[in-house]
Amino acid sequence: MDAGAIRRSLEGRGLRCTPQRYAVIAFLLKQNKHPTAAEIFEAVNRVDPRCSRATTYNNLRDLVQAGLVREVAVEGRAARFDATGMRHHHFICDRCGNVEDMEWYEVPQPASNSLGKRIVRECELIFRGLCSKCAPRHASG
Amino acid sequence: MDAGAIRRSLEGRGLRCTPQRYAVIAFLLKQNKHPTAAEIFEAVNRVDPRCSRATTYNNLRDLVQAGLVREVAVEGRAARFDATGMRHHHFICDRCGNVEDMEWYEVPQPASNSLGKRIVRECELIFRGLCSKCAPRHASG
DNA sequence: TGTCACATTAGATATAATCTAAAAACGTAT
DNA sequence: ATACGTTTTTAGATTATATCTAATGTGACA
Repeated sequence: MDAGAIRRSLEGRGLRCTPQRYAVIAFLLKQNKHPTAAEIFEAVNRVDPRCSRATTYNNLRDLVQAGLVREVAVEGRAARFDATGMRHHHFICDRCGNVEDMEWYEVPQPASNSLGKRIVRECELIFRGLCSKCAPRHASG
Repeated sequence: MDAGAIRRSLEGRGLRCTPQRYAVIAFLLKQNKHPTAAEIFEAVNRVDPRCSRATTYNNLRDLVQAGLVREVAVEGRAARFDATGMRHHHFICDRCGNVEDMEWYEVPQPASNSLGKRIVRECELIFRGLCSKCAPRHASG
């Protein structure tokens, strides 16, 4: 995704392409792991000190609302953010909390629409275990 | 699940059946929705003021570690806890953050074990949308 | 260039959860 | 029953994460 495409996808959703906002999403698009807000702030702010903590959080919120970024909550840890365009599932490491992508595949919907009055968006599949960094540290695998 | 069964399942995992610990898991077992730690603390503490905040959190941590309770992280909100014995999936309301159970059904594993060095436990399916309380408030459904 | 809505900022604040060190409760051996 | 070591609990401080506030800046466009 080049600069023009990023600009267009922001403006197509009513978001101005400010330097700060651009920096946040461009940084996210470069990642293959999914950083926390604090990590994003640190990285973006190091390159361009104009981007404050509040702006980082504001922009992440806006980008999530606009559907350009996915937020992944992790128990007892900071949320992770993910700007990957392609559909995918997620893997969360029990030990370090890192979130990684898993290849996407179709998941059957619930049989009876026991959902009743609810409006359901899409379902996510979350795998759990130990990532390649953490697995070796465990004695018995 | 009666008191004896609770006691046995605690002690079977090396956890003493203290009044506080018992109160936490017994309260959770009664719920059909999944309360936050703060809600659990409030409810348990109201009945028995001996149970402090730290104890509630400690016990929730221990119960999760022992596999008797599931923790569900929700973006931007407090985690929810779930002591249901039966397998199930989860539904999270985008608006109020409430977590509800969805009927369980088998989900296919990823085709290629692209997991590589990772050790995978089990996968969870999370549905999103608006719960029956929140859905009506939305104009266009 | 003036205007106005959108964005950004630093720092304060809120919320969620954990830590600390001391005291209490429990199980066991005596 | 009593003493002892371990587990558990406690109140309050502390950390971690995220949001809020009110002032300031920015850019598109008339």
